[in-house]
Amino acid sequence: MSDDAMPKAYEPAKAEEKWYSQWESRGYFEAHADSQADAYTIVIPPPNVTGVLTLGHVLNNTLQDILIRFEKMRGKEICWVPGTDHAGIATQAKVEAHLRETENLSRTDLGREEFLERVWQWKREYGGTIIRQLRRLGTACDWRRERFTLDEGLSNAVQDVFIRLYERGLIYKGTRMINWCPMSRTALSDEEVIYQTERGFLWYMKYPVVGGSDTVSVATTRPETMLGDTAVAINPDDERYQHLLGKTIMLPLVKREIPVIADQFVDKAFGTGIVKVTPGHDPNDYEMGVRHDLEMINVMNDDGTMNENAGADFQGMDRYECRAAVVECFTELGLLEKTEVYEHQVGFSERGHVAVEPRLSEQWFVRMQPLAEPAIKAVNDGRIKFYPERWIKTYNHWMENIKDWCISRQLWWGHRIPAYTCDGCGEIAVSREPPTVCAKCGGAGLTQDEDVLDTWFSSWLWPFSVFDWPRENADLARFYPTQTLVTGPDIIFFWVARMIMSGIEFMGAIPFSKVYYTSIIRDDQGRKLSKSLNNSPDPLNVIDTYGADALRFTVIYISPLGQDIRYSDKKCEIGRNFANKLWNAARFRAMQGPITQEWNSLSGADLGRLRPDDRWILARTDEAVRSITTDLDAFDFHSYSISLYQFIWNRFCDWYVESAKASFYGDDAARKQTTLKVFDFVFSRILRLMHPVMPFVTEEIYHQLDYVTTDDSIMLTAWPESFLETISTDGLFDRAVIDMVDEKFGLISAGRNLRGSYNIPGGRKIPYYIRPTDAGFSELLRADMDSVKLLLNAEAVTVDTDYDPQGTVPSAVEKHGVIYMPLEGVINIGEEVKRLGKQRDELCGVIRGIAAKLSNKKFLTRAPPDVVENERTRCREFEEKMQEVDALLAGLQ
RNA sequence: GGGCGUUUAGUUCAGUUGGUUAGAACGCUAUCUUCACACGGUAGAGGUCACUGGUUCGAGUCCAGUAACGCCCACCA
Repeated sequence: MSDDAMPKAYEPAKAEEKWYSQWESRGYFEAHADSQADAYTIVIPPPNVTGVLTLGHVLNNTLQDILIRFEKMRGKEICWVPGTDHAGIATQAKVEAHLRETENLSRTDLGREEFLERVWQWKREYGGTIIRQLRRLGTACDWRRERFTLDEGLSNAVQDVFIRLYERGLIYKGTRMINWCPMSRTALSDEEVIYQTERGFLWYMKYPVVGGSDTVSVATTRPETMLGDTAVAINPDDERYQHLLGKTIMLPLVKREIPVIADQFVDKAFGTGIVKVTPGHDPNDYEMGVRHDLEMINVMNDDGTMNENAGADFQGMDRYECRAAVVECFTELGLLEKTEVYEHQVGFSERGHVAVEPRLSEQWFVRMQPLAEPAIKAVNDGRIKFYPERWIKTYNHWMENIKDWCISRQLWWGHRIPAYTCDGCGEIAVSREPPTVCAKCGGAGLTQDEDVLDTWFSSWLWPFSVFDWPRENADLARFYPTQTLVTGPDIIFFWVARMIMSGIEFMGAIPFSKVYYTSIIRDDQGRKLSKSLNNSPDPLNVIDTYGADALRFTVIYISPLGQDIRYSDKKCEIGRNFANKLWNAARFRAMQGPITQEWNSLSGADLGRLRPDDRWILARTDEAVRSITTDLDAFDFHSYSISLYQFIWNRFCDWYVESAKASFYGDDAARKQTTLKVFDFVFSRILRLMHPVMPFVTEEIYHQLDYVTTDDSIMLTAWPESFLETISTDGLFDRAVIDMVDEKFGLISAGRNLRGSYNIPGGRKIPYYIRPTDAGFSELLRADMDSVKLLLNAEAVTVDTDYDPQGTVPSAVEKHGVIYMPLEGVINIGEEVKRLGKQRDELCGVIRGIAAKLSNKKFLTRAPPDVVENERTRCREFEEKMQEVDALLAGLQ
């Protein structure tokens, strides 16, 4: 391939488009149940069907893609199932808003069927967005398997599960105090309520006691609910108020006579110690109402306005408007005792963004406790592992205090509840097909429940519903249970915990064995990403600007383990620059000619020609292979990316590539061939290690360098394995030699530092002398002499164990030797004293520290012998170095 | 009111079971367009590891407490 086939800078756009379509069209993402390989399955956390790709998705899906590609290269039959969620409330709200804006219509104007048709239309039009965007990111999803939670198959699963649970007595219908969203006009589960601290008021209102002129004072944050009060309560042990027991109160404004009751719930110390009781609008009051058989009055409509029970003066008002009106009335009547500023927690609807209203209504519930017990066990006995582990506590806390799950929603967009009520006798029948006659009374009229199910009631079946459960089939048998789940810790309750419960309940097996919880992405000031702050970057723009690989690498690289991520677009330069660095290493390789025969193996003849630098890079590559594999197995993605970055940039490019130039530019053809072979052997492995996180650029380079034929793909190559032991057993890669090469590089850096200290331009070729202090090092230097010369940009490098500079010469001391820069007329005694003096100070400090240890009898007796021995060795080495420095200092005149 | 997390260089973060001179990236300084790469090279400056006490021969690392910031859960009106 010619030089001009590879531009100077990597251009992501073309490569991304080309390779993604090839991967997909060649079926590399497809999972086949009849394959012999072990299955590795991930089901995508289905994004909202109307959603667009966010950075959160980028992180989440990059992590999954890394695992999928890694496991594919390890020979697994990968199966990554993509799909979307119908997101009941969110989607319905979006379409309703759209209808209002464009046609000034409400959903009731259209009617159920017509409205649903509009939502499906909306879904067809906008629903594909996030799926298209995921492809730009490079995700290796099996798109043939794409699922939607309202698909026929998944709907069957939902229906089936509802019926099974109903028949087992785990689903029931009941009137309870639930969270009501007045915006969406539906019930919510406890998890869909978000508590926020609000600065409100505590109003002290006086209620007249019947039969006299006394009043009692009650404190409330919600005066409007007083219209529904049906009692006033005190603590039974409160001596201050015993005289009130048996009396009644005349409720102002509504003129209702209500009793005074005694209940343990009342806190004597809070407020006045007397509580107004509104069983229809407060969960605690409801409990009290049940205990004392109080009347429950609902004073509000489903949209948060006051109804006829609130009285003519207030009916039709919004709840907040009414609050102000009630306060005003009390003020006018002289019944408002005082107002205090009060900070408290108010529950808001997750989707509706308005305060939820506790509301008494008839809903469907799932009895969760029986389902929770085996699920708690599965996590706590380690069959399901959490990464990071600490989320187990959160999981346990919720599971051990689990409440029944309110699953009915007063929406239209979702799975209709398969329950039918007899018009005649009211008997409820739950069945897949509408019953023709009532089983109890034989009546013919049955009406289906109007409600739909909570979105999560389909999501919790996702790991098996995507494989067409309950229909038995090969895919289900092969790909369930899945292996890994990658998701955010914010949906542990909504989704993770419930999937574990449903998997055990319906499949008899846990749905996944490992759960990796991703970090939360914030902006670079640590704020949450949000539309209103306008700090939410568009990943597609980032991909256009920097490339998909750059974005993928960057989010992984900047993700601290289990902590929040601080992101800014500019940080994608890290990934872009890294891809470019890799690209240019490849470009450099391409310039040296085509790949050699059998580039992917090293034979005996090659081994005989290896120079120390070759052995060094091979040993370091082997290390990288092992540590990177360990990182990925442990889900330590941050360490994975750091290892890649440092290995490729600081070891391979900075040292090996530069060293190899001596061979490439030299005239020893056999040696050049060996260097090329080592280069290809190492570089091809680097590319494979990197492929999971940067799939496009690695594929492009793999082809540019002909590491695969044009029909093949890096995706189909094997994950690198440790190779050192299989190619050599004769001490060629002994630790001591490899470490000594690092020290050689240290000496070269010291030599370059000398050049800098004397402002010798990097381009000027100058002589260096090296006086090694041991024979092994001397030999090592000579073996790679031409590369040492190149790396120092030296005119000549003379290795001489007896070197004695005539007069004073700039010099530096390293572990195995001293490097000199004998330049005519270039010596600055002050500069030398300063530099060597600084080194001397550092050595002094270290030696002092070691000496202190070694003179400590307790250290000698109590520390392990190998630690003591190690300290002795270090002490000797530093003292030798010190002597060299001292000798040089003494020579300075 | 409970629980969890964080605190290491100007900034963002590494630092595995306690044991080399606490690392990296970005930023900064100097220098270099030498034929892979200025999305680059080379060299350099920069840290009493939040605080207090304890365990230990030895603590950034373990324990206890304090402070600041952040998150989650919880029915005191």
